This record gives sequence, C-alpha cells and structure tokens, in this order.
Amino acid sequence: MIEVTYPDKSRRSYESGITAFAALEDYPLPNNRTLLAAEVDGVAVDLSTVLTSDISINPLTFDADIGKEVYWHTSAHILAQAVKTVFPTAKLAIGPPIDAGFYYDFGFERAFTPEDLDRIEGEVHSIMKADYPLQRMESSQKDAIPFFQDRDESYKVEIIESISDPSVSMYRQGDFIDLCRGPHVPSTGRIGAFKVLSGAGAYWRGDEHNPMLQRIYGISFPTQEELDQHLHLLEEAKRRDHRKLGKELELFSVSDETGPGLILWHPKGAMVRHLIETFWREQHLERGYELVYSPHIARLDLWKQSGHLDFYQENMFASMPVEGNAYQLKPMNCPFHIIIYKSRLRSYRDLPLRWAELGTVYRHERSGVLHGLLRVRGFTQDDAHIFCRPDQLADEVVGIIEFTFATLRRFGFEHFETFLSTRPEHAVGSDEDWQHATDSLESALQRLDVPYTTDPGEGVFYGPKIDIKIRDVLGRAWQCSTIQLDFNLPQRFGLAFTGPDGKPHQPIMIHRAIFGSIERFMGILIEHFAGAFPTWLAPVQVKVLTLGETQSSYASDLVVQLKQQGFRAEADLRSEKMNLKIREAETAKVPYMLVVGDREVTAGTVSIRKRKDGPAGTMTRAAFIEMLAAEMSEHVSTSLAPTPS
RNA sequence: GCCGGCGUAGCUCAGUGGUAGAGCAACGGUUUCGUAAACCGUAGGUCGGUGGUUCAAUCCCACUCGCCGGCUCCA
Repeated sequence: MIEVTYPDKSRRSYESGITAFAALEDYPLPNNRTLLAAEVDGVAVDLSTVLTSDISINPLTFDADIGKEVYWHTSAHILAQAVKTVFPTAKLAIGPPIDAGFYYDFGFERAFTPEDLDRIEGEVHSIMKADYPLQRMESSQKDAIPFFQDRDESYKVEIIESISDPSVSMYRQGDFIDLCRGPHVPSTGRIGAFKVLSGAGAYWRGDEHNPMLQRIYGISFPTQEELDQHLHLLEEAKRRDHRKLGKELELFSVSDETGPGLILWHPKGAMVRHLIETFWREQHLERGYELVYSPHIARLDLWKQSGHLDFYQENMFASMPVEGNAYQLKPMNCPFHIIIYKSRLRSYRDLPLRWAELGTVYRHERSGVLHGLLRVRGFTQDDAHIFCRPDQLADEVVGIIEFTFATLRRFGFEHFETFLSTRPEHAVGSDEDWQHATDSLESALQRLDVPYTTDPGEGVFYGPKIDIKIRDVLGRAWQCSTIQLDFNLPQRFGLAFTGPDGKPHQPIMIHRAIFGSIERFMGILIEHFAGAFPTWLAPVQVKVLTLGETQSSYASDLVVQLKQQGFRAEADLRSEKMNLKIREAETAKVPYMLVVGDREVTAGTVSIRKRKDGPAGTMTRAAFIEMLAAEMSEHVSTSLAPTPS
C-alpha cells in the first residue's frame, strides 16, 4: 500500500502501482477544468505515471502555469505532427512552450508561406479530432540515436548526443514520434482550440553561426472563447502599438534621413517628455539627490580605464579623432560621475553622494533589433549613481526601492515583479563583498515586504542587482527599473573616501535607473494608456471648441486664462461643424473639450465634454478651472500642479 | 548581422512591361453649423536609391538604404 497526500492535506491509501490519473480521478478541480497532468513530489508527470511509493500529488489543469506549459508543449507536438504530415521532409528541431503559446522549429529548405500555415492548421485540427493518445516510451541513447538517424532527424540526434542521461524518453501520438522529456496531456483531443499564428526564421540553438530554421508560432486554449479572447488581446496590442500612435498623435518619428534608431521628438511628444523629466528632477531633488550633467563624448582613454572598451566595444560607436586624440561617443554615463567623484578628496562624512542625470547615451544596436522607442541607438537614461559606505548600503537600497515603486505608481502602473540576481560564474570582487552586497539587497527587499524571485547566477559580473518589471494594462511585463551594485568601477578608477581612521576606503557604487530609458518608458506609457495620457501628462489638456465666429474672442480669452493658470489649452476657431471639431479632439485624445456657443458666452460658462465619456455638464469658467486644478493636484507634485484661482 | 515579408502622394492603400489612381489630409471657395467626418474645386508622386535586362521598367534581375515579423528560453 502507498499513501498519497493531496493539496488540501487529505490523504488516501492505494495499492502500489496505480496511476496518477486513478489517484486524481475524483479529486475536485476548480473552474470546471480538465485534468491534464499531475505534479508528483513537485515534478510534473503524465497522468499515466505509475505510483509506487508514498507521494504528494497535485492535479495540473490549464489554470496552473505548469499546466499551461504541458498543454502548450503537447500543442507544439501536434503542430510538429501536422507539419510532418504536410511536409514529410521537414526536420524536427525543438518545440517548447513560451510565455504565451509555443513554437516549433523545423529544418526546411524554404520559409513557410501563409498558405502553408493554413494547410498546417487544417491538419492540426484533424489531429485534434483524431484524439490520438500520447504514449511515453523510454529508450536508451544507444537505441534512440539510430532510430532518429533512420528518420533523418539530425537535430534530434544532436540533442540526444548532448544529453548526459543515458536514457531518453520519446512520445508517440498516432504515427508521429518525437524525442521529448514530457510530460504531456493524455491525448491530442484534449486541446480545445488551436491557432497557428506566424512563421519566422530562427537559428538552431539561437546561434547565428548555426543554420537558420523555420519557426512556427502557435497558441491554444481549452475553449474557443479563451482563444478568441487571446486573439482579441493581440489585436488590442496592435491597436496600441506606440509606433502607430506616435505617428497619429504626432509624438515622435524616426526618419531615414537622420538614421535608424534615432528619435525625433515632435512638439507634442516633447511636451510629454518634458513633463516626465520635470517630475523626475523634482522628485530627485526632494529625495536628496543632486543633479549633474556630463558631455556626450570623452577621450577614448576614459573608456579604456572603465573597461568598456574591453567588454562593451561591440555596442559602442567607433571613436573619432580630434587633433590627434581619439574621442568616444558615450554609451554610459557612469565614468563621468566617477570623474566628478574623483575631483576632490571625499570624507566618510560626505557619503552617501547621490548624483542623478538624464544622460543621453548612444549604443550601436544591430539593425535587426531596433524597434520604435523600445530599442534605439540614442536614448536618455534616467541615470543615478550613489556612492556610499558599506554600512549605508542597505538603507540606500531601501530608499531606491521605495522611490522606484512610488514613481512607477504615479504613472499608473500597479503590478510589479521583482528579481534579485546573484553572483555569476565569472565575476570581479571578493566573496565577502558579494555576500555583503547580496545580503543588503535581500534585506532591503524584506524590510519593504517586496515579494521577489531570486535568479541565481544571473547578476552582472561587477555586482548583484535588483530588477523590477512592470505589468501594463494588457498584462505584458516590461523591464525598466534596475538597481546594480558595482565593485568593478570603484576599483578600476581607484575611488576612495577617507574613513574615521584617516585611511582610504573604497566606496560602494550603485547604478540605478527607474525608467531605464526615457524613450523606452514613453513607448511603454503610450501603449499602457493607448495614447490617452492622464490629464497631468496630456500634451494638450483642454481644447476649446467654438460653434461659430461670434464666440471666437470668448474662446481665445478662455485659452489665455487657462494658460495663465498653467494648463495646456488650445482653441479650435475654424468654421467647421462641431461634430468635426469633437471628432478631431477625441482622435487627438484631448482629455477635456469645452464646447462654447452663444449660450455659454452669455452665461460665462463652458459646456464640458470628457474624452471618451462624452458630455459632462456645464459649469462656470472658474468652476472648471478649479476642478481641473483639483484633478492635477491629485496626480502631480506640488510644483507641477497649477495653483487654483 | 541573419531568415522571411514589405517600400507607390503628407497618411491609409489600389494598380500595370507601354512613364500612375482612390479616400483622408493640404490649399482655394461655399456653408455659421450644439457633442465623433458639410459641400464644390485645385494642387500634389524622377512609384526608397543605384545599376542592369529590354525598343520601353514603378513592374523583371542585382546591389543598396529603410521598415515590419522573428533569431536565450536545450528534447
């Protein structure tokens, strides 16, 4: 007899040799989900797995992350089976689940066309309908290699040869057999709704020296409704694309004539950026930072000393000769702040020093990776460097984390994921330094009750770090904020402060950014708000719309009054119909439209229309200004909010 | 950088081996209008660039520039 423990802590005894399915058969599942697989002592397994000892078991459905992985992994196998049916010469590579869906890579002599994908999807549906059971088969490497050699599956052979375990597993569904660790759902009919999304090129094992494979992306869900919902989300993301909105709302552009990855900020986008930067500067001053500025180029020697020339050169633009000396366009701001630090002797009493700069840097990104505002070649980091004593480190990190979350919340983000990355294999700095630094980061997170995930070995070579990802309104995660400790640069530049003992000590350097890059953050903001910025960030907050010529002077006067109060207002005095003026103001995502006709002029009022909500009543000019000021003060620091009259 | 797709008016797009069209925008006029597109007219393009094939290229070919989707996630 064996004892099985369930997630609700209940226990049952069974004859040894029952399957996971039998143990879970009548266990209640939430949300009317189908049982897909099981987790036995924390390991995901097939439902057909035989249980022979005391274990704890957990049913896996689509609602669990691991359940989704299993589901999508099986879906990838179905995709592969379909491709092999339609194109028998395609070679199987790999087919893992990803964040949303899965892909499968194939070696094939040409790219798959949309027509190919349609045919493949048709075959996928008949495989689902056939409801083939997925059957696990164990094999030795010795047997598996010739098996896949016979089938001309050279990638699979290569994979088997790289596996250290002498035994491997394969899965069969119908006449399709794939090397696979598993687990899988019991049969192909368990997949409810399936969509082949797109094809793309991808290198074998992600290495550009390897052959290019043909990747097919897909997604599947238990129900058609969930699939439709997901496809709708993809459409929504497309609708919010910051590149599209950036053009429509005249925020920014990129021009062939200036070069790829270099952003031109148009007046409206520049206004939003100005508001963000002003807010940023004020917040830093309030929190005990000082502002610094540094030049865009520096002697190449500086970059030799910093080490960037050794380990970062491929991302740097080529240096330029100036009167016999080589100068370098900066890819980073840190060396400049370090030189400022070194400009005089520093006492332990001077620390911490917190220096912030909106520093514009230039990096040579490969042409294929450029993407709107999200991946560019010239961008402005909201950079800060903190120089502190080891005993100040934990408090500093706490301050930075608080500052970061407070700032991101101001921009409408509410969901975050925090990661702590520890020492990688190759690193500078002593074990004690790493230990102290990592402990400080960890204790700061714990003091603030921030939930976090540890990524062992994922730190940068010069120090451990905390990364914070934000989730936007569509649930997409974006990495923006980072807090990185650095043992390397202080050492390279010989930074020191004089301690109470009169001796020199090495300060700890913290690099940190909240937005990461202003360009990228604005791209994320545009998508998060779908271009409809909250009032405090809207480039135009109020548009006064006149019905006819007779209200022109009233409207112009009103705009002047609003501007005097610090609001961003414009008037539309054209002899156009009200419907058109409203349409254009709505399209431009202006938060407040003030309709002005003879009635309003006579009464000294404005008729308010709120963006998306429609007409919102009539009030006096003074009342409207007061309302607007009240709304602003809720969202903005004092100096950005206009004073109510 | 690599694979695939794409590049036609300011924007969104149609089109053909015989040197190009629509809607919107712009401009001129008419209209003075109450909560998401009034009407008429005018102008606007060496069809991304360079070279080649051809009697003839926006169309076919090569190169080049740019844009889009991808290129860690080890079965």
